[in-house]
Amino acid sequence: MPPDDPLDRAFAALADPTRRAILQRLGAGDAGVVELAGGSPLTQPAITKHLKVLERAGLIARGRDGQRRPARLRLEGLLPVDDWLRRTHAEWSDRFDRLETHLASQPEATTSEENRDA
Amino acid sequence: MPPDDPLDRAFAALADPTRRAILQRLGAGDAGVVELAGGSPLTQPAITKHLKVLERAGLIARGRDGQRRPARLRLEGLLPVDDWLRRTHAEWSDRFDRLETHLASQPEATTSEENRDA
DNA sequence: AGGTTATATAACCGATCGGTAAAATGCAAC
DNA sequence: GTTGCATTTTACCGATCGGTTATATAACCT
Repeated sequence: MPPDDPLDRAFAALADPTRRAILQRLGAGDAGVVELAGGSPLTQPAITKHLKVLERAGLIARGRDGQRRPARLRLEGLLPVDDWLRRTHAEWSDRFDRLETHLASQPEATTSEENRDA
Repeated sequence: MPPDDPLDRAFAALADPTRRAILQRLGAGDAGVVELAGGSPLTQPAITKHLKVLERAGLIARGRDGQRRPARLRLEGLLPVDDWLRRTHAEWSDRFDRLETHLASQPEATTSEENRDA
């Protein structure tokens, strides 16, 4: 198994609506498993599992407050996603820019292996 | 199956490095399955599957060019992700602002086992 | 000690995932 | 037509996912 880098884990963690809901809720303040399970049809172990996924993705951290283990958001956890999105956005608009420029100036082939859909 | 909205599908699609590589490669121009499989250790059916996932996520569209079926990027496919990230970012910085204000008034010692790089 | 509460783990389940090999389809050219 | 190429579909596989119930820790409080 390849490393399974943070970007993989972050995207995978965010792909689940329950997990995104947990993050959103944590935005209103740290919360323990019971509190999180309260606003959800899921059972407490399910929430614990989701928290573990979010933790491994770096999106939350668990603390210790008495017998509770409140989860809190980790801002840095979104950085890999943020970065990837920025880079990709740049590349894509690059491509679209080039396409537009190309179409505006001259309707024929440019370098080596471009697409010719006009 | 519940709705499984576009955001779910987009995040899930992006969670796979092979799929992200395909997107990046498509940034350099449309490509068919054979071309995509060429730069990968995977077989063609595997690529076809990945393309289907990307297509259902709205991140690519398939065309028709002779007997090829080239895939091309779909810029709009990233919009849901973009939106979610923007919204979440806003909410989180909100929370961190409040946290800083709070910390300024009272020091705390709750955390025990996290790796927060200053 | 015992009891209550918060959380985690274990064992299990069906569904989905990522991959394969092999067969089927589609399309072009001879 | 048949041949040849690009692509998809069809089983099939093991692994992971998202959920459950039941049980085990762990921390608090009498």
